[in-house]
Amino acid sequence: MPPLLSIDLHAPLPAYRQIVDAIRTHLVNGALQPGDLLPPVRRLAIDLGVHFNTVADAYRILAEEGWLDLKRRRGALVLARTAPRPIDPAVAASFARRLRELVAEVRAAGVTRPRILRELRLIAKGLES
Amino acid sequence: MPPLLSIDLHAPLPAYRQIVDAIRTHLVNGALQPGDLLPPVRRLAIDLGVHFNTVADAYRILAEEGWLDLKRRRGALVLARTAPRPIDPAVAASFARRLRELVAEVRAAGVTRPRILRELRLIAKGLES
DNA sequence: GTTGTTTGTACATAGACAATATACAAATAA
DNA sequence: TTATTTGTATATTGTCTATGTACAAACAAC
Repeated sequence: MPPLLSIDLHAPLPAYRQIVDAIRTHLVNGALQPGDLLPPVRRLAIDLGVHFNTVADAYRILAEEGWLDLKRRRGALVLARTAPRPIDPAVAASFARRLRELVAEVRAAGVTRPRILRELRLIAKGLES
Repeated sequence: MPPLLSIDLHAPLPAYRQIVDAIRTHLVNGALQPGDLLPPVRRLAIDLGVHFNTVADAYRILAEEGWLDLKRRRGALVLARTAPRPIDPAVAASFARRLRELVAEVRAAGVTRPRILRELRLIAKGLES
């Protein structure tokens, strides 16, 4: 069974942000469902090789986004988040640019066009459902 | 006429990296062609509202990637970059994940599925040519 | 009830990173 | 020869990241 997430301590993106991004993806995709409990910060921290406060920071950001309810002793509970937030205009406006920049970066790094197209279509297919 | 690039000084991504990403996108897309000259670091720095050394850092990264030739007095010249670099396996391997995380982030921020699909297809179309 | 254990929280600190200030070096034109 | 325009080098300052450590709350065991 694959681990919930893994991070790269040498990546340019800071660890706490990698944790947020990975967990948020699971939440959006439904791999993490309302009612689920995330691992305690100390446990996940050991698995990832970081300090538990780094995981706690990530959990807090996700809680502020409305995904989690944090409580001592019980842990991090995944919420229903019935009414998704109103559109964040900054994120919406920058999406196209960020997507172009990501594709440009991997093209510049030598990833072939067919491979990029394959991933783009895979994502699109998953969104259509 | 739109400016060559603009950055957001309050974004989580550091300024020098935003500059690199924006210019690299123009280079990959062909909006910047071999033989073109980029603005002097002091000029672009004023336009963006940063220190000229921040722009100089960005130019140096792009030069190391093989896109630019930097020379005093003449400025930053766009190169042909005939033989693209060998595939960077780390970038290639993480592309799918980063794409999923970007889409998850904007979905979480309220961007609608049709809009995301539109952008994905737009990019894909541009790649097919 | 008291105590111990398991959780998240708060805050201070060390280190890494980003942005700037300032001085310098090279190339070219006047 | 001198002035100007460019990129370069290095030290410094400030911000961000990750950690160390102590604390607080909730619950179970007894």
